[in-house]
Amino acid sequence: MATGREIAQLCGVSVATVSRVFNQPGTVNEETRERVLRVAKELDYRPNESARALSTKQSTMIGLVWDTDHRRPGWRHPYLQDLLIGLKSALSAHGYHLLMLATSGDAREVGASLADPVGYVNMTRRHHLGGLVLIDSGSDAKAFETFAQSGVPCVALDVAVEGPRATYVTSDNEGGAWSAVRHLLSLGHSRIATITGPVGNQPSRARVSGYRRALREAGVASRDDYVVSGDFYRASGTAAMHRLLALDEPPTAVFAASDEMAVGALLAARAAGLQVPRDLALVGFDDIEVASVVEPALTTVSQDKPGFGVAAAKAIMAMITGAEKEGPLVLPTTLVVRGSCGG
Amino acid sequence: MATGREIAQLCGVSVATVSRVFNQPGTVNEETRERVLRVAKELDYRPNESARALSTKQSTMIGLVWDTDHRRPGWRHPYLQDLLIGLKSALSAHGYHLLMLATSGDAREVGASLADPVGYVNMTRRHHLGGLVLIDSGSDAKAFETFAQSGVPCVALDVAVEGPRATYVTSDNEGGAWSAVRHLLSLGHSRIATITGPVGNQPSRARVSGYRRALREAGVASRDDYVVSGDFYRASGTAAMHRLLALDEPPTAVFAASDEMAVGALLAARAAGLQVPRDLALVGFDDIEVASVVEPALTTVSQDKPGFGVAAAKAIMAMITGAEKEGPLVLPTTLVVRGSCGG
DNA sequence: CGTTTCACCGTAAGCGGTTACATAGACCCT
DNA sequence: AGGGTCTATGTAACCGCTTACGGTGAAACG
Repeated sequence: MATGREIAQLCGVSVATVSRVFNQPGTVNEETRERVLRVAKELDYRPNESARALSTKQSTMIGLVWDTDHRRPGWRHPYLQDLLIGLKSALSAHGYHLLMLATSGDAREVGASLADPVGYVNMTRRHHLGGLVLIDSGSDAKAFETFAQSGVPCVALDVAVEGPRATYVTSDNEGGAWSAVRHLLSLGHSRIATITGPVGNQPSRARVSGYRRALREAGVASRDDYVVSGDFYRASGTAAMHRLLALDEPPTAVFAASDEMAVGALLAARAAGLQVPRDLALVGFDDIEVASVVEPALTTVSQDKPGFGVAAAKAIMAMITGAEKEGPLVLPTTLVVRGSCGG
Repeated sequence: MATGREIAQLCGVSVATVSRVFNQPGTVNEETRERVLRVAKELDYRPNESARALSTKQSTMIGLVWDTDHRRPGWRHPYLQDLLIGLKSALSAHGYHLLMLATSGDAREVGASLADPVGYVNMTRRHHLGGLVLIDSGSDAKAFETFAQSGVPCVALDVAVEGPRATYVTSDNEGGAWSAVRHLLSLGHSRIATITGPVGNQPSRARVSGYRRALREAGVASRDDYVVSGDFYRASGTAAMHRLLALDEPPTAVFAASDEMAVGALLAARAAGLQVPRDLALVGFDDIEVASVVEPALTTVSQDKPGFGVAAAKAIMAMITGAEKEGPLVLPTTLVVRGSCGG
């Protein structure tokens, strides 16, 4: 790798001029600029990122805090890959890279996790990261506050945090749930139950709200026994479904707050001798891949998966470059009608 | 963030001593060492990574080359998430982070992709990365050679590259396929077809070999019309199945080289009025999530998904720290018997 | 007791950039 | 002609850390 000094020597200028050519063009004479540029291209010059970061206190990396939760080893993000694709490509449009942070390795901070976000904030400073993208690990929402307060620009996914330099992006969970339940109502159902996500989870709560609002607007009374909680995992969907089927007046339709749980519910219904959608209508949420494979294919609420990453990248870049902070971003959802509701 | 100099002043020593405490303990007096350590802990000192990297020409990051192929936007890695989990946690055990490289953003290297790995190698040097992990993008296997020749320590996943500082990790694709076909043979099938992956793909070829060997060992003649090629995607599985069913003597069992294609084949068989496994036995490969959800659940060859990441991390770390290069790592596969083969 | 050895530590020179400040012409003005 | 601007560039300090080199004093040696 050629250094700035080499270029300077070959061009008969000082290193300062070389640096200026790249950082403050316009302040350097047209002719010498071209000369420097030409030599730089010949030598395939690339400024050393470590040196640049050290000097400017700004690297071209943003950190990804993705806690692969030890307490819940089976936890899989519903669409991590699409999210990463969106995030990566949007960031690279700005010349930024994504650094997947891991604190656990450093002996001095063993045990650091989302429960101790300080480690991540330290990493941010050590590497001069431009900011942090926080992926909801499903638990520790309170830990996110620490990030928000740290002064580090950060954008959380699916967790509502606010701070001077913190914002978040989430789907329109309330609206998505609403449209799902609307769909069920429009098909003539009135005994509509829901299987919720974890109680502490914000998207989960929003989905319950949407469920409730749709019912209320339709003049259908809410029944507490029709709201049974799960944890987004498939098994909890199965368990919840069993509980619902054991009711005196079982629901004729179920809105599950995740596709995984919907699949679980589907299996439970099938095991109970019910046929979907004839005996039970089912709607999920997420539009993960299995949704389209299962039989019958799942009607579900689809999120803009790559859009998540893109929005996060945009929000981060806005905080880094501009002084203006973006407000929370809420991505629209769309109802994907497949076979699991009949009609 | 406290700097080394501050610590030095508070301790009444020079910055060199502070540095030595962390990098060459043993060369510094017990008492002063403890003093430095204590002050460092009080100030929550963390060495600046940029400065350290600049000085040592070694960062604590390794790069991830994951080309989200533009030509095949729908391509999804069969188990990216598990792979990342394994990779990340194994790397962090060594204090390393994962940098997701993106060259496309840099205006000077627009169009850089796997077809032009030079951009990635440059990134490696600019950031003083310890090495590169290459995820098979499904195409450009030849581009991997460039990486291998670059002198940068790198480990490829599922692509056999060799070089002075390059190695790879892959599953025992041949053996996995062999065991899948063995399973079908043991159930009494003899008309066993296979739906292969892309012809240029190495795991795909290995799976075909395993298929052929199992047949040969059982004394069953190979039939060319029983080997139909797909591209790992679901649709190609459907298309391939249609072709197989149109044969004069259709197979009674099919080994698909990917679960996605197996699902596609399943749909095609179902559409043709066949019942699986009664009329057709089906085995897949990968053991992705849908495999267990589909009806009947798919018998498939399971890969050690997190093990992939762990092995890659181990290989990279071995190249960075030791002089010794690891040989190629071949991870064992296991046959997961579910419902799609009957028996 | 003079000299070597050794453990310990400070000095200073990098690493490769960025940038405040100084300088040197060129140009324009009165 | 002298003074003021403006442009283009060089000088040098600095970012924070690592490390080769040299120096110091005490212990060990002859």
